[in-house]
Amino acid sequence: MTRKRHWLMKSEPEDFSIDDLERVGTEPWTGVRNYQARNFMRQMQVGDGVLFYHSNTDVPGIYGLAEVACTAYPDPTQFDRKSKYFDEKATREQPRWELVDVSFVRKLSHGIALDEIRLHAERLGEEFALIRKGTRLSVLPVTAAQWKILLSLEKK
DNA sequence: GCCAACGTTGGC
DNA sequence: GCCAACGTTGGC
Repeated sequence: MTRKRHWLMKSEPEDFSIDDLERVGTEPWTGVRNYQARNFMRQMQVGDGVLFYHSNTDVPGIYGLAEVACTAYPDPTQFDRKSKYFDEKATREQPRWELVDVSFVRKLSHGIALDEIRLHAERLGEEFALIRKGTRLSVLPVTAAQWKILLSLEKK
């Protein structure tokens, strides 16, 4: 059993929010079409912690906690012609895109806004992809130290 | 809705 | 292998 790791996963709340995850319980994280993000999902283990981040919204930030519910498997939407995530270069023999299922843990008592996260940039470290300039990764690793700092902001 | 930053594609 | 064109992300 490897040690539990931590991640941050972005979703547009109009598309799929923490409330939606609470309603359904567990959800396949479909639609990631970025190789770096896919590679991070391949590294995920059951029980890894996930910060649920709302992007492209009034106040972008972390709004809930989730956990990885299974290891990576091929994203079915890549094979579905009707899906906006269809990828004609993917085959069932050689899938391009993988995903994990994510389970609801809890909502934060109040969200941690991106603005507030930025205030702690120094402690979080320059390499933290969430606040690094120009980085748009939708799935990214969070260290144990960063996880602790971020969750401490919930209490403020 | 704008646009900066970045990734991908495809012509050469 | 270069790089222009294009598409996407995501904050503002």
